[in-house]
Amino acid sequence: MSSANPLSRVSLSQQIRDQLLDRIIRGELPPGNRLVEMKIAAEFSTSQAPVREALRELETMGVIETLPNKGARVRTITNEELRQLYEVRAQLESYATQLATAAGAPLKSRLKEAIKAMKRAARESDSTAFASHNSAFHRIIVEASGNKILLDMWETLNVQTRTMTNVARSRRNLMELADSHQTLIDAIASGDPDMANRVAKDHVLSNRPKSADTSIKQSAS
Amino acid sequence: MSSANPLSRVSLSQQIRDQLLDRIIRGELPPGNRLVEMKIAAEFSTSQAPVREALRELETMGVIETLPNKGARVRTITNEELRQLYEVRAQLESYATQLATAAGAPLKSRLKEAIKAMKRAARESDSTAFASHNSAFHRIIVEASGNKILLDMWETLNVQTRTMTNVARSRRNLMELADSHQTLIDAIASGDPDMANRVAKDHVLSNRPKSADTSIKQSAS
DNA sequence: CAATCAACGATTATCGATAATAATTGACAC
DNA sequence: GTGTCAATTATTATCGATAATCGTTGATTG
Repeated sequence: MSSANPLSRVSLSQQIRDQLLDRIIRGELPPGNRLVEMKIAAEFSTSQAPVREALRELETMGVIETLPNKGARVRTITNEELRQLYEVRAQLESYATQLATAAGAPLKSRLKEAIKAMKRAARESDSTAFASHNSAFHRIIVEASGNKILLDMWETLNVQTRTMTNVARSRRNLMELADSHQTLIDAIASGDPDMANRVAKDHVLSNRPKSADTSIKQSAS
Repeated sequence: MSSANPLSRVSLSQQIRDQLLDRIIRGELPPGNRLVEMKIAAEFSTSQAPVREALRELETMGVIETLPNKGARVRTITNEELRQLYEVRAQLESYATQLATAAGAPLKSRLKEAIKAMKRAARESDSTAFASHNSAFHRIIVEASGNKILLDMWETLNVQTRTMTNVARSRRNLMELADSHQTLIDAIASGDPDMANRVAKDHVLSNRPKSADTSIKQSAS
């Protein structure tokens, strides 16, 4: 590792944060799981301090929760919170999709590639890979909006969504879900911002987990 | 401080984080300002570790930025980023305002109180107090949406907005700005979600700082 | 005077130790 | 068997020290 390369200057705390985050997203550390500082430190052969720093970041991201003197757990998101999360996500993604109608031609082919990857994962009944490609599909759209703040916020919601939706799905279910993304591509390609906005909102809200679907909403969506 | 009271169990790092955040918001630590760990530790009569933890949280919040081995600065938000921020904020607040049309009667009087506080600050040419009451006004609406995720995200944007808008304004300017909030109350009281949505979006976008107003937008707002 | 380099001081990142708090375990009484 | 209490262990939160990195300053050279 050359010290002239900025990429090599990744602090231990960042590495620990990223690895814990990855495990949480992949379901290896499910909600409720205890995160014990000294054990994590031993695993990473480091002292406690960088671990504490990593946990502070993860907590600020909303991925874990801690109580004073009682340590950290992977955060469990209630059904109500998940419902709220999907509603906000629908607002952000519909706006992003609306803006993405103005993006250039490469967007469409990139989205098609992402659907292919989703279908590949579906054929292999690989829910984790599917979730990853599904996220990538949506991320491409949000990136195409050109709004970095939007992307940052979307990423935050995405992480929180994925910790709670590590559920194995049938191959058929995954294939249908992959197919449902084609309507988003068509909407963006139509160049009609308002229509794209509505299609994206419908897509997000209709694809939320059942557990986030149980509350009765009072206002029109 | 009784140890039986959970409120007393506030870690040093949290206290440091909160105080630094408050100073940043009030403009006492303006964008670009250096945050030196050992100096902050000396000021708070503590060791370096809680300071580092506090800074990790502030960075994850997007309020400060650090480079490896080079320390922390209050983050400077570019004009382009501020523009993007206001656009996202417009989306979130318009949705919140739409949802708030279903809230009960106490909302309206609370909002009126917030306008009064704004006007009081305007008469005293107290820009900092004005900004605080302005934020409170909008926070009341977002809280009334009943969506906690929305509130968390809005708070994030609010903090970032306030670090970049610590500009003294004339008394007349502040009074006009305070007055402009009445249309939001009227819109919410109308009970019409769509109209409230539009009015809120217009309000946010028309009240952004000039520096966030210079880019030409391609898509229709 | 400008450029270069070495020395020094400032600061960051992590270490290992310590104090405080919480959880667990075992002994004892009823 | 249940409840209580004390001792022990586990864990968190912070301390002070140390190593590594960076920025500044002063000396030297052309």
